Amino acid sequence: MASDVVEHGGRRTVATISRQSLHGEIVTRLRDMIIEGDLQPGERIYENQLGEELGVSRTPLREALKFLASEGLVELVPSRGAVVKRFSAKDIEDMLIVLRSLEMLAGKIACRQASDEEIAQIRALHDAMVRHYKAGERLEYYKLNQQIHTGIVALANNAPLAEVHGLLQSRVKRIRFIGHEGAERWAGAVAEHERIIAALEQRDAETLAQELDVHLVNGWERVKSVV
Amino acid sequence: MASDVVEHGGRRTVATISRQSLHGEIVTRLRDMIIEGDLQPGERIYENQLGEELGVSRTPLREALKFLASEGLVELVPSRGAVVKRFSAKDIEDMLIVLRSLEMLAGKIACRQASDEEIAQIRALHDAMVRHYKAGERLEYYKLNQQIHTGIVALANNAPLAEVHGLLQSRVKRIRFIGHEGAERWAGAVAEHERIIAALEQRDAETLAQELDVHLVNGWERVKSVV
DNA sequence: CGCAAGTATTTTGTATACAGTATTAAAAAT
DNA sequence: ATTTTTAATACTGTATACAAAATACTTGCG
Repeated sequence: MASDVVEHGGRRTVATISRQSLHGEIVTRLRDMIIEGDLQPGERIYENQLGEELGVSRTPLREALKFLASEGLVELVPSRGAVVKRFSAKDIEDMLIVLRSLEMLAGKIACRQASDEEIAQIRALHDAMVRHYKAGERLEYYKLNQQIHTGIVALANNAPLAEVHGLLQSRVKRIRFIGHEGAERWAGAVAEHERIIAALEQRDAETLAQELDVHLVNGWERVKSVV
Repeated sequence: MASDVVEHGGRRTVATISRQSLHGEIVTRLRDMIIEGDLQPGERIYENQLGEELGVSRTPLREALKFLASEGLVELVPSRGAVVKRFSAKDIEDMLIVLRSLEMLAGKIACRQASDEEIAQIRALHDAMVRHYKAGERLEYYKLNQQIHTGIVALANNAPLAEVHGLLQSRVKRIRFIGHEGAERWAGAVAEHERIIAALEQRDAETLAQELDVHLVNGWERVKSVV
């Protein structure tokens, strides 16, 4: 991946291939920092400091913060700037309730209109996930887990649905990220996933919805201790 | 979206008169302009021009645009600025599918845990709406209609649910705004509302969900001609 | 008259500067 | 010693300035 070095505004910056604007890159960067715990909930964001850290001026950084505020990852307090949003246990539970509903909806639609090939792709993700599970590779397992859920939602071919799902998922990501490390309840989750995929393959909408239901209820149980 | 009550060092303080920051005001202003058709879908936004029109400099305007971009009302094209997002018929239909699902979820929860008083407030809104309907006051009717739907969602006492619902609702607002003017199918909508409120008062979750279901499916029928 | 190339102008993207507001520290008073 | 007042500092909010990219325009040529 070749990256050009360009002179801009007196500051040497490395431009990536993607022509994304600077504030766009900062958005994804900050999102990652929040999810990975680099920026902790409740922590106040000092624009000067963070900007210097990232090597950008305040203007694009502020724009990125506005974007993240709308996403709900950051809170904007008037005259006092941005604070990384802290979610209460109820918040998380409420988000999971909505996520559950959205995934059930997506699942039902998917049973109707997903192609066999698309379903096979989900199956492939699942099988890969199981392999990582057996190998004890937590991070890979976690990532594929997310991908499967996102993938099922994508099967519904409903952009706003996927978007809203992604929005909420990004908020609980951090919690799930911590949560999946502690508890040794993968086995149950994997079994649930197996049943979910099976229902999807048989295009059994009702069963799929129900399996997703229990999976996400259990998901809250698995995670509730860490919030 | 800033709340009046902010958490500060453990003490709960009530913020003084919402002296919203400038970009915050611009956000709401632009949102209104988009909904009211002042800024039309597909229209490119020239920062200088619009800024001058609003009497603000480009900096807070740009911040507002980033915020709206995250909301999905505006699209950010790299190196070419912001464009008012244009939604396809499928987009709108997809949004209504999600809105329907969300409202049904909210309705079910509301039947369980809303207080009698809260339900009475929804009833009051409904009665007021019917009065405006009979008086032929379309704008007032329209506004109360929205309030009722938002109100039912609020009964679920689930902030993320309300937020996500509001997000999608704001996107279809423009369409509904146009849609309700043309068609003379209020009568059906009002009758559906009546049944919705009745089911809510009886805390009959299943019936309520079903009534919301048909109401929103019909809503799409009422509106689909104008997209 | 049409078209292409090059130039001018507009517009966005980013940085910097300055003003206003909150926060902290220090000093004064009770 | 504790509280109040006041000054210093730091940070945010907004405006302006400048560079890069895109768009519009003009001119030269066929």
